[in-house]
Amino acid sequence: MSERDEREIRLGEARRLSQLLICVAEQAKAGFAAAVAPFGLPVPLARAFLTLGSSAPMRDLADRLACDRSYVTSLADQLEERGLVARVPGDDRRVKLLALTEAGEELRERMSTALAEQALVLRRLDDADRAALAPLLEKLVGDDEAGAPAGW
Amino acid sequence: MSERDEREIRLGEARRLSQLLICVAEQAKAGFAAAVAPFGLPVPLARAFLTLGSSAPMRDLADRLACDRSYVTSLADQLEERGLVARVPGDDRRVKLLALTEAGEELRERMSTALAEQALVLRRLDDADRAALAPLLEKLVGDDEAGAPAGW
DNA sequence: TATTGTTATACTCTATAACTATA
DNA sequence: TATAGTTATAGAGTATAACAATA
Repeated sequence: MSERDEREIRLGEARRLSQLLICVAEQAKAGFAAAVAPFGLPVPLARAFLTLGSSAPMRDLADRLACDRSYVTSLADQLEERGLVARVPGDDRRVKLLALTEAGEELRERMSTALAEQALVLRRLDDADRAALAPLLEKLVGDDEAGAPAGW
Repeated sequence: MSERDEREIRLGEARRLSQLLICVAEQAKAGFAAAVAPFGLPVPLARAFLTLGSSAPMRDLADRLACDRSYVTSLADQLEERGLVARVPGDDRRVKLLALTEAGEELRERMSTALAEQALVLRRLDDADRAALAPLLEKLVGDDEAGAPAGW
């Protein structure tokens, strides 16, 4: 088999694996949406809510979500309307922290559990599979940057 | 260790794995966007373009993309403007097929290769890793439905 | 009557630019 | 001068509803 053929085959397999990965990702996304829907939060709001630890400067949230500060303002407005977070003044008086309210903490606990329970990795894989998967995913994410351990 | 603790640990691990998976998915998405950008197609257009085999009824494309028929009309308009696909009448006279033009075929070939070459699974994993990953991803996608092997 | 594609319209998500208040 | 958050506005991506042609 020629070098060229080998390269072709390798590329073809990469394609197939990539597609599988995307497929899994889409199912995971759908799973997230489904798990979160009963709690009445639209997906982006839920993501922000869960990414926010129990308290963080708005700026930090923008970094973790990789979005603009102005969008965080809008997310914060919506979360505040729902009584899930409160803006509390920071040490530096330019800064505002977003802090979970009591209701927020409680909801986070419930959502977090619901999410884990329906996780694809739990429903489709056994212990051995999960043990094998973890290091592969770690290699895939690399040690680039972010890794944004998200709070949930 | 109590049953309850074991359950907690298991859920915690599921959470961690799920987050890793999402992380990988986001990087894969970013990789797709980056690989596709030089060809001048916005991401959703590229996705549609690649999902379309070399020819398919618009309705089928809507199914594969899991989107509304009206959106396919808009995607088809844009791809047609760029000379990448043509609407050809189907057998059933209600149906229109989207078929790649010659330019479309040529572009698809190049994009498809570019995509495979930059794939995360190729850049970060060795042969053994990829061999281990494939069956795990297959389990994860399950045999539900779609699986939509996407044409690229 | 049910289905295909189209049109017009509207909604969601998110960014950009300009602004205010601190630092 | 630079940074945090806000406001107003705009754009991309996508859906809904009503419609014409065909089955």
